[in-house]
Amino acid sequence: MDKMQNLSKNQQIIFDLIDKSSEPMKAYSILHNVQKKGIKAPLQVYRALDKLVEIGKIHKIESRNAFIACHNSSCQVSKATAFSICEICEKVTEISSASLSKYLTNFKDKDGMKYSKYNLEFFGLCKKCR
Amino acid sequence: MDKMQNLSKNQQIIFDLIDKSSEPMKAYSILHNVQKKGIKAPLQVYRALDKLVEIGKIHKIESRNAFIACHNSSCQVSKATAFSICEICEKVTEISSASLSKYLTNFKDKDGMKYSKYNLEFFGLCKKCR
DNA sequence: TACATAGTGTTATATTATAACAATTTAAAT
DNA sequence: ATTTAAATTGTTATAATATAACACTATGTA
Ligand SMILES: [Zn+2]
Ligand SMILES: [Zn+2]
Ligand SMILES: [Zn+2]
Ligand SMILES: [Zn+2]
Repeated sequence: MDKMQNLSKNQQIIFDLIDKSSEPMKAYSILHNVQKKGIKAPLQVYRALDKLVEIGKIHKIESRNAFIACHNSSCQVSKATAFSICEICEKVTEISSASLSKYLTNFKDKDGMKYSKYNLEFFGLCKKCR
Repeated sequence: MDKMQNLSKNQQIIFDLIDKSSEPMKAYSILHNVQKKGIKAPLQVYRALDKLVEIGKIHKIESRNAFIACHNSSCQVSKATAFSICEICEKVTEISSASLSKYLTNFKDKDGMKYSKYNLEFFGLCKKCR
């Protein structure tokens, strides 16, 4: 489950598309964009997305049901993710803050429990939209 | 948009159901449970859910497409939410940690931007499942 | 009263995601 | 090289989640 592993044909096609996109992409939008490459069914898209998320090449933006490529070399397997989301233009940026990830990775709840994974989504207005 | 406002008939029915549930409830499960009370269509459920989220009586667990009642008196309008989610039994608990909310509310990204809202989901194993 | 806002009921439809089954490719393991 | 297991693909059908559009009713308030 290493980020550097070779991708399969469908995984590569779908990753390339998401990676080139300047905005989060939704599954059926991805499907429309790769039909000319021979990927015809939703399941082919979802399977590639599942794998790409698993190995940390992309992340799912849960509040938007959309996917972005990871550009944060330190986040290997989508176990500790944080994003900022503009509520007007829907621009999404992955946050890579060492102090934030340290704080959350070490966070213990009141029972002293630590967690193996987290996902954080911040909402506000981006620079352009303010 | 105050948590203390009176709820409409459908909102009250649906809130009561979610509030009594020990686990997050999904929209169509809610629908099945309130059909005997005269709520027959998905849209009736989704409208009530939207309103209840807006006023902070319930929260949506984004990674699960499910809803839980808020039991955190300090969280008025679902603007700063944190949950722990057990990956085995799917138990969800709302985290109310003053230091966590303080840290996240004051978090600024590298451009110095602060955000108006956040949602954080932690994943791990609950006490029972360890 | 008149008006505005919020809520309801209903049908239809859009969007997101998975089940089930068969075949093929890839990468070890012997 | 041959066997075996794991991963990937292709395909059809269907499940699960969510919204559009329209007509009507209730509620509060000026
Ligand atoms: Zn990343
Ligand atoms: Zn923006
Ligand atoms: Zn709450
Ligand atoms: Zn558990």
